[in-house]
Amino acid sequence: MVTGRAASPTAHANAEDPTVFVIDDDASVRDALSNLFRSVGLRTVTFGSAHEFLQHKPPDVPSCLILDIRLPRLSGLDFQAELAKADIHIPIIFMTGHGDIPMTVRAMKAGAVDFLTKPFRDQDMLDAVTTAIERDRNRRDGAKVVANLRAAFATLTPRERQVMTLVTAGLMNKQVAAEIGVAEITVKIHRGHIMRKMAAKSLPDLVRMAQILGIGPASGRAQT
Amino acid sequence: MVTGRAASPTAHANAEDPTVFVIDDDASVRDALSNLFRSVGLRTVTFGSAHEFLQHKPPDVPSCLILDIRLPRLSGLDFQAELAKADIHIPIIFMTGHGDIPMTVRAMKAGAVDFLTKPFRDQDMLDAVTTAIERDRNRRDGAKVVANLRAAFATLTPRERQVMTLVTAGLMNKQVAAEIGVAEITVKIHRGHIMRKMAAKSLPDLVRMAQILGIGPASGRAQT
DNA sequence: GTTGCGAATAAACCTAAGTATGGTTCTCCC
DNA sequence: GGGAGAACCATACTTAGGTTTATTCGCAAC
Repeated sequence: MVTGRAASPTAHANAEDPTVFVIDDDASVRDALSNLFRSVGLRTVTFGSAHEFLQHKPPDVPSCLILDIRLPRLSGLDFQAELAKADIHIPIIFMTGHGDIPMTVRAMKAGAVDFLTKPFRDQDMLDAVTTAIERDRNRRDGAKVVANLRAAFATLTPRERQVMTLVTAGLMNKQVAAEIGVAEITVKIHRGHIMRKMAAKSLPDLVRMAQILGIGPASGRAQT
Repeated sequence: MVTGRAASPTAHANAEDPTVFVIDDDASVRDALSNLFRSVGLRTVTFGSAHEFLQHKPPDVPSCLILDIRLPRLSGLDFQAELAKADIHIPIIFMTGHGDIPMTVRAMKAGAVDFLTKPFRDQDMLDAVTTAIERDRNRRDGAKVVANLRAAFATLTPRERQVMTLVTAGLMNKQVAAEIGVAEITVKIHRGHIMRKMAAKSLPDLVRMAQILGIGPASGRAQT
């Protein structure tokens, strides 16, 4: 079920609005949350089970997931672990009627945004959702930058990748040339190709790209 | 009270061994934890109150803090908040006999490593301590790098700082010169001074330092 | 009031980087 | 077997980067 802006006659469901996903087997809980989120203009999609959620193709917008710890077949915690394993990093807000502290710790350690005990105040839920959406927005922005860089990096030839690594590590052209056993002029040509393909405006720019791509000395400490 | 390696006749209390701090008003708890940690060779210092802990000058080694949620005067959570406010970032492991979920959530959101309910298994505590010490070690390593860079950066004159910012942003010497209204040769001189003072081996090296120092375009995105 | 330092500059000089233009040798693929 | 692209190299030229030596100015500390 979809509510929120998409349900209003004036708004489009364009992939711009943040979306809240709710999984709960209790229809009255789903409706109550839908109403709550709709009241603040948030697009909302509800599911009766984790399985249904997985069927659904997630839209490419900032979103979060609201999950009861006690789900029909799978526990909320196990579902959280499964999503992580499947490399799905949607921020999760847990709800529970009778949770305990170890559950809470496990959920929070695994990155949950919040863990609300029923009954909770509407405002607490809205605050958690705001935080979660914001977190997802940041994560998406970062992931997009990385994806674009990876795509550009993928267009480099093996030799160009090698040269980029050495150049961004701080070696001079002649050192790079000696390292890989070619003439300095060849390195210069590779370098030109690299700058064009990576769309780097300057060497510092390329260095920052390499940082983000995790190229070079292990984790990227300074003091090269 | 100090136990662990320092208490053994063969070891020095040199600032090398990780240290566990315990704050609990119950002496039997303190002793039990001391024994536990000593059994695995961890240096341990115990306190009866948060106040006592603050009196104590923390050694410069990876460490963590074990805290009962219910402290004599101050709640463990409030103490955690105070430490954060005082810019003390020691990882905290909470213990509690009768905590609740909101407390747990608050503690974990504030960065606690773990939140153990009494009675807990020794192994759970040891695992948490291992994680906490490791986390502190990483934090310290990172902080040290930043501190060194900041110290070097502080030796730069205002002009040099300005030039470093523009150069690491990717501007050519002539552009920097135009930007700040000096001759290109002057920029080159400043640049040389910068490289020496910062102990940068190459421009990419300097760029990475600037990244760590948070110099330049806001938070340091690529695509300059 | 002179000594020291930051800042700016100039001339001379050298090295590094970058860009053609032109050419060779592979290999892979159609 | 011919085209595409990768890798390589050379010559020639231009621009950018960097050091050394020396000079000037202002300001603050001694």
